Amino acid sequence: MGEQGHGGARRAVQTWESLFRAQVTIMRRLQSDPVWDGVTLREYDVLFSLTKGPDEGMRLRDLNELILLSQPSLSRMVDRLASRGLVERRSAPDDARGTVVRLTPAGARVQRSVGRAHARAIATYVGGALDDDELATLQDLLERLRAAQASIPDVAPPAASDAGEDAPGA
Amino acid sequence: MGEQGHGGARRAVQTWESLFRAQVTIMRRLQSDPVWDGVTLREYDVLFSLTKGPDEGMRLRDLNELILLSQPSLSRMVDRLASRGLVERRSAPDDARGTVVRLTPAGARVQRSVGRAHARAIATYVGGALDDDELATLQDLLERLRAAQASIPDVAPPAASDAGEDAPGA
DNA sequence: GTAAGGTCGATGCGAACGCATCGACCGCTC
DNA sequence: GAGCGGTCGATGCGTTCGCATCGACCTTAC
Repeated sequence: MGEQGHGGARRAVQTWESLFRAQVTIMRRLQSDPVWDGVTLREYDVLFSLTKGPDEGMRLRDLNELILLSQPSLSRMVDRLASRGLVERRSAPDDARGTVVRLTPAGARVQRSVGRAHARAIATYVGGALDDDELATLQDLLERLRAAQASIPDVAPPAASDAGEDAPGA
Repeated sequence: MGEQGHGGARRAVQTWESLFRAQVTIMRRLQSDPVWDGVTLREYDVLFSLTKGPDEGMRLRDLNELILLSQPSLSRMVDRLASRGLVERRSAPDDARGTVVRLTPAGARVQRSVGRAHARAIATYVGGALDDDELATLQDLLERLRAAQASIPDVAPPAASDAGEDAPGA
């Protein structure tokens, strides 16, 4: 009753459930790691994301897309990180509204330190579960799953006018 | 320098990062779905988990393992759900300490309603990204990743004596 | 230029979170 | 069966979250 797109709906839901549960299970183990003394997992996520960006820093807006946190929450978290000396805020050179966040040397040091221990835990929990080929396959599929999101429109049309329910759009 | 277990550490870390990012990206889209009027995604997770258990209900302790939430937070969330009439708390028949939580008919109805819309969104975002074979492969790998956690010991030994860094253990 | 609409990030506020702790209860030992 | 360590779930408390909103600024149209 109603397969759509490529995959059947049922299989897609089951796969998402597996993805979600796997994430929960491993995340829970990672959180119990004593590494998080002094830095929350979400805070680490911010520090880590900053290392992936250019050295000049990142706009708050761009950083926010990488992190599962509302804009106000991220704003305040950056506040806290800045007051601890782990990041630096500056106003964007080309946009007076914008704020650029950058890791301080201390922040980079903390990120590396925590990241090392974090990586060790991941290697154990993820690397200990699947062999190298399987990891490569898994990573590839996840990467494509994520990349495909850019070309999939929202299920809920932003401005659904009462008429025209059947416009195929693009 | 230092491959361990099956997979290389590097690949494991990259795979986890992909898993995490994919989860963030899709979760963010799911959260923007208007379905969540009246029920939080975390609340839905509780309701959904209850449908997966026996009809008599589940112990709070067991429920807590399925959900990424601290024990006190789950306790209070169940309070709120109960005060809204979506779940029922009763004391466990064989353990006077324990509490059994069960869906009420109203709670089951809400779960089904939200679940339907939720499933539609997932079918779009996940089913629209990969074909059926790929989904099956992905699900299998994730399932095994999760299942393997039961037999992988914690990285941080509970009582790490200074000596004995190289005990291979099980 | 100036007005209108959109974007960026900060802030007030109530709700929800996690940590630490507690009382109640189970299971075990002696 | 009394005592003792461990488990279960509730509660006090400070912190952080998301929602709604705001001021500042950019952009486009006229």
